Amino acid sequence: MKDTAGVSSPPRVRVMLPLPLAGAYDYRAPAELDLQPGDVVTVPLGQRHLFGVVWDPAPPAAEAAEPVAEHRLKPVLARLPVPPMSPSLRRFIDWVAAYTLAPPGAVLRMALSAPAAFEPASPQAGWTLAPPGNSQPRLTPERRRVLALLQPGEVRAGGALAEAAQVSVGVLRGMAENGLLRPALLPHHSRFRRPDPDHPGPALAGPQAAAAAALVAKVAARQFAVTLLTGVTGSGKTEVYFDAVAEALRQGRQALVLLPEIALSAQWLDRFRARFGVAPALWHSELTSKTRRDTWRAVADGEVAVLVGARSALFLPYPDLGLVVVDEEHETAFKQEEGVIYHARDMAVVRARFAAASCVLVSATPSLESLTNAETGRYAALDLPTRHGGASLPQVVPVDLRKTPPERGRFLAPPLVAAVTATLARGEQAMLFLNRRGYAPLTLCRACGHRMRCPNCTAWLVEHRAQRRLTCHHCGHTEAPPAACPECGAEHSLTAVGPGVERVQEEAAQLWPDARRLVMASDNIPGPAAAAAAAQAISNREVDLIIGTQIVAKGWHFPHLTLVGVVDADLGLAGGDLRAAERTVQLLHQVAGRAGRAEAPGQVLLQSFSPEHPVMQALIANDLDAFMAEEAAMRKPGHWPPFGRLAALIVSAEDERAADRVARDLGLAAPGGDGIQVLGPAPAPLALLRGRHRRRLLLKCRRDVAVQPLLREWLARVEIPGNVRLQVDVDPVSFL
DNA sequence: AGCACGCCGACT
DNA sequence: GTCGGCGTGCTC
Repeated sequence: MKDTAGVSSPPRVRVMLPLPLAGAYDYRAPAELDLQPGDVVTVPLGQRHLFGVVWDPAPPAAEAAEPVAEHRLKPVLARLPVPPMSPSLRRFIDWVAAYTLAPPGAVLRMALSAPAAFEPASPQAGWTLAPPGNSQPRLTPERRRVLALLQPGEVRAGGALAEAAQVSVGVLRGMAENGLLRPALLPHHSRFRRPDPDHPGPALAGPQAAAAAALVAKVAARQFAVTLLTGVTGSGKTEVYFDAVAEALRQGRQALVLLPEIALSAQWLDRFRARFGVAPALWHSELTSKTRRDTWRAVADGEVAVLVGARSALFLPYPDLGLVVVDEEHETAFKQEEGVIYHARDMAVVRARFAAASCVLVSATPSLESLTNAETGRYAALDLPTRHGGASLPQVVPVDLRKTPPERGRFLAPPLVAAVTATLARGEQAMLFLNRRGYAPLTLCRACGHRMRCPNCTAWLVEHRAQRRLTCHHCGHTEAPPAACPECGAEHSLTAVGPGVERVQEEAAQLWPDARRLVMASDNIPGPAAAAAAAQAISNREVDLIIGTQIVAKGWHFPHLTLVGVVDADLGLAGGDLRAAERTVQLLHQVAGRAGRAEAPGQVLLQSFSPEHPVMQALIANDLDAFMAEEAAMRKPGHWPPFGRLAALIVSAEDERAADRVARDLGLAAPGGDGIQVLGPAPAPLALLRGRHRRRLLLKCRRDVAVQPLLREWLARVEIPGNVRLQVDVDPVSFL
C-alpha cells in the first residue's frame, strides 16, 4: 500500500460475504467498532444489508490487483454480539474454496447457515414477583396459588407457571396489571445437556479396549492425526470411538460425529444415550429454523460438547474442536453434489488438521482411498477382528439365475423362495433387498416397442403402481399411466418391465400370503420418525418379511433376522463407473451384515447372472481385503484414484448447441503435458437432466500434479456465456 | 444471491 | 398509453 507522505488511508477491512463472489469486499472500518478478523458484522451491499465476517488481510501477493478506490468504500455498520469466527474455521473455508474452486463466499454461506442466530438474542419472557406496592389488589384463590409458587427474585415462564398453578395465562396478565407480578426475562438456560464421559455404560474388553485406548491416546495428544477404524458389522466400532468422544469431553474440547443418513439413525442415538446419559446435539437439513438457530448459537458459545450431524455440520463454528469422527466413511452420501461440490470425509480430515484435532474414519467396508492412506502410513489403522459377543458371520451363497431362473414374469428364483419359506416356517425374519424404488423401472409397448421416458431427462419413467403414476427419479416429473400407447395408439399394450420393491412385495404377497410384510423405501419411510417406527416393529417381531431398498442397509440391528435375499446382486455393476464394483461390494456386504447378528446364524442368498464375478466371489468368500487389493492393482497403472487425481467439468445449458459449443471450446483449450490427460468432451450419461443438456470432460492427472492451478488456468482461457453453466467437480464420485 | 436496470407484450 | 415479464450485470 503506497501511502502518500502525511496522508494515511482510513482503516479498511476485508469482509467475506455469504455470496458467490470472487473474494472478500473492502469496507471502511469505523474505529469505535475495533474490528478484528473473525468478527461477524453487518455491511451494506447495494440496496441491502448483509451479514458478513471480517476476513484476514490479503496476503501481499494478492495486492497486485488494484484496491477499491477510497471514495467507493462503504462503512461496516455494526459488529454482532456473537463469538468471532475462529482462525481455524476461516482457514478451513479458504482451503475448501481453493480446493473445490468454489467462490469463498459460497463456502462461508454454509458456515453462516443459521442467519437467525445473529439476531439480538431474545431471552424468553417470564414473570416474577413485583415489589409490594401501595395498592391492595384482590387476592383470589387463583392468584394466591400463583404467588405461592414464586420465590422472591425467581423468574418463571408464563406457560409453565400458569400450568403449575392451574390457572390460565390471562390470570397472570391480570396480576401484572394489578401490580402483583412484573414481566422479567428468564435466565438463559441451555437446552443442550453435557454428555457425561464417565456415565456407567457397557465395558469394553479385549481388542475393543485396546483400540479404544489407542484412540483415546490420539485425542489426549491434542494433535492432528487420522486413524482408520475398521471391523466387521457388530464388532463394536461405535462403542470404541465413543471412548474417543469421552476423551475429547474430558479435554474440554468438542467432538463432531458425521453420519451419512442422520435421519435414519434412531438406533445410533439410543446407543449414544446409553453411553453418555444424554442425547447429543443434532445437525441436519431438516431441523426447524428455531432448533437450527439455537444449535448454531450453542455450538458457537461452546455449550454443545458433542454434535452429530450430516456433512454440513463440518462448517459449524466449534470454538475448540478436539475430535472429528466420520462413521460409514465409505458412503457416497458424504459427497455433496450440488452447490459447493465437496466430499465431507476428505474435508473432515482437513477440518481436523486446522483445528489440531484427531480424526477417526470408521467403516466395516472402508473405501479404497482410506485403505490406501492407511497402507502408506498417512493414516494410523485399527481393526476389530471379531464380532462382538461371539455371533458368527452370515454364510453367503450365490443363486445362479442362469441355472435356476425364476418362473416367467417372476423375480424370485426357486432356491430363494425355498429359503424364505423355510425361514418363515421356523418363525424367523427374512429380508428381500432390491435397490430400486417403485414397481417397475421401465414401461414398454408390446406392439411398437415404445418406452415411456421422461421429457426432461435421459431416463425411463418408473412406475409407482400404488400411486398409479409414472415418475422420473431424477427430476420428479410425474404423469398418469396412459391407457393407450402414446406412440402407436395400441390399447392395453403397455407392460411393466423389470422389478422394483413394490413388485417384489406383490410377488411375496402371492408366495407368502400369511407373512406380515413391510416395505422399506424412501417413498414410505419419509423421515426419522417413520424409520424408528419401522425398526421398532421389526425388533418387536411384528413383521416377518422385510422388503427394502438401500435404506435397510445402513446400521440397523435386527436381532431376529436370519435370512437376506439379494434380488438383483448385479444391479450396481452396470455402467462404466470407476467405483461400481467397489460400491456394490460395500453395499451388499452391509446388507448381508443385517443377517444373523444374535445367536441364530444368518444366511445370505445372492441372485446373480454372473456368480463368478469378482464382486460375488469376494462376498461369498467373505474376503473383502483380497478384493480391494485386486481393485487397487487394476487402478494403479492407469493412475485412477486414489493413485491419481480426477476432476470433472460438467457443461449444461437448455440450448443443446450452446452446451456443445462450450464443451468443444473447453476441449480445444484443454491442458496437456506429462502426467496430464483430458478425456472428452462427451455427452454425460444423463445427457438431458431437468431439461438441461449436459456434456462432460474429465481431467486425469498423476498424483504429483497440482490440479487446482491447472483447472483455474484452463477455465480462464474459455469464455462461458450466461446461459451456459459450468460445474467443476474435483474428485468426482458419480460419473453421471 | 438479490436487486436494479432495460427492453418488449396484454390490460384499464 | 402503463404494468410487468424475466434476461444481463453489479454489488466494496
